[in-house]
Amino acid sequence: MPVGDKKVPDVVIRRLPLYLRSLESIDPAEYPIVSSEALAKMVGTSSGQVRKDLSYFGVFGKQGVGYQIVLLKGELRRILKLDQEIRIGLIGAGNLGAALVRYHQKNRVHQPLEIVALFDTDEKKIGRKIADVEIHPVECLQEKIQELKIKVMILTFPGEDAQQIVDICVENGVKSFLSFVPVPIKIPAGVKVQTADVTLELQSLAYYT
Amino acid sequence: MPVGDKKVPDVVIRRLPLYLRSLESIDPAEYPIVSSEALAKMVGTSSGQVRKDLSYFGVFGKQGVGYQIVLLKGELRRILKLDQEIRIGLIGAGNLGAALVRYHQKNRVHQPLEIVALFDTDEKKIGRKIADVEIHPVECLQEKIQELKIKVMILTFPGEDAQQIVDICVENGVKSFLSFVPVPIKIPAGVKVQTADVTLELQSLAYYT
DNA sequence: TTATGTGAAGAGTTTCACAGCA
DNA sequence: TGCTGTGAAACTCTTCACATAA
Repeated sequence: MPVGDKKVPDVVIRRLPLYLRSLESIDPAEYPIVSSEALAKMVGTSSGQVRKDLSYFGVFGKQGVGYQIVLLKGELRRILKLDQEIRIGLIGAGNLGAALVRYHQKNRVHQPLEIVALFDTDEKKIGRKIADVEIHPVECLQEKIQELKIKVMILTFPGEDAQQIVDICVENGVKSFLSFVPVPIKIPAGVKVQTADVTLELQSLAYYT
Repeated sequence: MPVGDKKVPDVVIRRLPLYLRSLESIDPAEYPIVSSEALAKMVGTSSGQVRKDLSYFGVFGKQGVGYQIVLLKGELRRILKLDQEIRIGLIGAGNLGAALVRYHQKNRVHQPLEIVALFDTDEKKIGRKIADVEIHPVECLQEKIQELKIKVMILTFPGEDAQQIVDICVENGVKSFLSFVPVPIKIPAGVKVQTADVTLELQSLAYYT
């Protein structure tokens, strides 16, 4: 929803949830207004960057005053599409997958991001539930994505056939991926992959040792 | 180890493990040489970027020929400090922490990155082992970091006291962090934090829905 | 002839500083 | 006067294209 159609950089999008989280930690009854300076301090950036980031989407503050917290939270949720149910799937109900589901369900609070289906190839796991979410066979991927209107997919399987599985997801309407899979993935324009490969992260952290 | 002291961008460092992984998937007996073009295809980037990235660290290829795979792998491991044991600790042996330990131990193969100690505040967990790694009380953080020469710390605890715990780590020689903790962390110059906050990732992915 | 290494151009992102409104 | 919104400057990173070496 960028104002004036200029493309919003990914880095900016990735900072918005940070702003939102900080705003949510303030009691608006006590402090109804926040300045870009104060918000910047909370997330660890500069006031200029906060203002520039927000300016991609419109004018939300009052000059000489600041931002009304309730209003700004609403705008951020709208921009991030967190004002509607977003249904998430997860492929690979192993250790990592199961932990992520439990973690997310516990920390979800009143977030509209809901994990609605898990998928696995292991027959023994089919039909079981993790944190109340059922495990389906990957053969049902297409059917379940459409039925449940899954738009975001978390990938936590070992990695073979990754491309083939991603292709099925994309064809059926999945728009973004959070991938823990240790292989590069090709996606068409308009689809987003966020890589979170723990092995790669640790290897690059070794450099700073 | 940048040639000529020019600072190497973080983005470059984060691509090096990707190059290394691709090189490791080639049998050097069959294909002893690789071109920047071929390597770029494997990791999904451009040949120019591969050459530019490598040029930060020295001259590893032969003009008109390409890169000797065995040699380049060695150089990348040396640059990333993966030619020596790197000891890793993990604070927060909950669902996510346990899953990461098991995941890492399983995928470790012959990597020199080893998780050597887990820490938790829950008394019931102290002394238990996950994937053969013992859980210690957080009170022993200082002692164990020094004793085991831990240089990288994975943070998978709920988040209160995060800053205090990180400070102890830094004071005792930890140089980099992989943080799954949903609070911003302040660190002095020379220390690196890589954030991997699943909730934030999912929230920003909602935008691309 | 081939494919690297690298300055220089281009694109993208952050910082700066100030006009303008409450 | 105080703090936002925003062009312009500064900086960073990527792409390009070509001299150069095998």
